[in-house]
Amino acid sequence: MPTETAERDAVSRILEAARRLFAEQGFDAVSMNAIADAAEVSKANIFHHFKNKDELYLATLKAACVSSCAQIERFDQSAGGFEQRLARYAAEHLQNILDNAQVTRLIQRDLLENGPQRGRQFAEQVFGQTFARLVEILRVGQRRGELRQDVDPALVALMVIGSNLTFFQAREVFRHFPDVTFAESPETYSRMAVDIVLHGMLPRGRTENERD
Amino acid sequence: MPTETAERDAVSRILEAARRLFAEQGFDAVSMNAIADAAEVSKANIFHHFKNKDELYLATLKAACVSSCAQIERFDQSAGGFEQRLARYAAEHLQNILDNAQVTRLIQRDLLENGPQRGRQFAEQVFGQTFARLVEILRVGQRRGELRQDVDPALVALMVIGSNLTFFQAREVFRHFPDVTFAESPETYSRMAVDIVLHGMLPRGRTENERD
DNA sequence: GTCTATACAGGGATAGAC
DNA sequence: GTCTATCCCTGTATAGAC
Repeated sequence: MPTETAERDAVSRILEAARRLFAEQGFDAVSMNAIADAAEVSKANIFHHFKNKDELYLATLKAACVSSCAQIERFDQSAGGFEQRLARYAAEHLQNILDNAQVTRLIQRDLLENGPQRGRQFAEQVFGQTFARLVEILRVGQRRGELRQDVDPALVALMVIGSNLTFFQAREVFRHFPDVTFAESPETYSRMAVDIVLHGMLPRGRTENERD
Repeated sequence: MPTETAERDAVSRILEAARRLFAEQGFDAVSMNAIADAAEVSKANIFHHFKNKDELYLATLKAACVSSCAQIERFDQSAGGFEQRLARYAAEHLQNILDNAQVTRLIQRDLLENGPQRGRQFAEQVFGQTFARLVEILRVGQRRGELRQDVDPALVALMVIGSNLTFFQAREVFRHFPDVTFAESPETYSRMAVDIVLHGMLPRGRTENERD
């Protein structure tokens, strides 16, 4: 009588279906009917486990975030010099974003739609720890003289993360720019972007020598 | 009998109301009723001018893009050295994004939802020229030896624009990070970010000297 | 061109049996 | 916990008068 395929409990099936559909289509475009069908559960059953559509959505976001952050957390302290460690972190981070494209999109979408309120929630409950840790790593490097004394570690952290988000987000656009050669190679992009953040785009030593 | 306020034609009132509402709430969340109310026009009238909701939405996007790009086009060639010019461009660009927050959000949202197809349209019809021009400026600077020979101008262009988009997009989140001090000051952010892209975060001359 | 009125579909949520 | 059946509302779109 019961179907052959792995059934698990209804709740996890619902959450998984909801995550996929919300990420693909956004909050409004996904109906409870669609989720029920995808999860192979009756609609009423969803309402039994989740008070309403919003509660299900929040639960979905929450679950998605912890899994995403867990992957980031694996990065802690690794071997190598400062430059190598940062480059490796950036590359891993970008890969993580691309691997979890659905979740990334879901979060971006939610942020775009719910602005201020969600911003605070995300900052406090989700990204806060990870960001603070990255800043702390940079601060330690700064104390050791491994980066300039007059840069803001928080800004550097944001630029590393932000450049990765930019790649993910704008890729579909700059993929069609004739000048852009790195659209198909996240590794190349990450390497070049970190190089800029590390060394800048000016000729080396230029700022200390004369101009011509 | 006619109202005192500037009436203009129904079409432009509809487009303006639609732009505002779509930007604020997204495609699905905005009903034709709401647009009709905001534009002070009957719902049926909207359907008279636009075949359906999608057509109205596309018309809205198109109108928003040309006005946005027109402002960017004002930047062409300005006085000053390479570093100053780039810094000024970045600051203006960020200001432009913040001034046209609604349009920016609308485009981001659309890109997020319609991915590949829109990406191509945007690349070819909207951002292509502007991006190509920025790259060309950088290339000229590179030929003059004003920036490193081994950096990709397209990547630099993307990092300048991308760091501004990151500010706009992630602001509501990092505003609540205790480490971040620049959330309320786009000018400060722009200045610091351009500084990193120009000079890098490593101690000056470090890469050419010994390590300790 | 613009309105009122209305048809029609789909979505969120509940009741109550099993 | 899970289902079937149903209620009510909102939203898109159209018909037809002015």
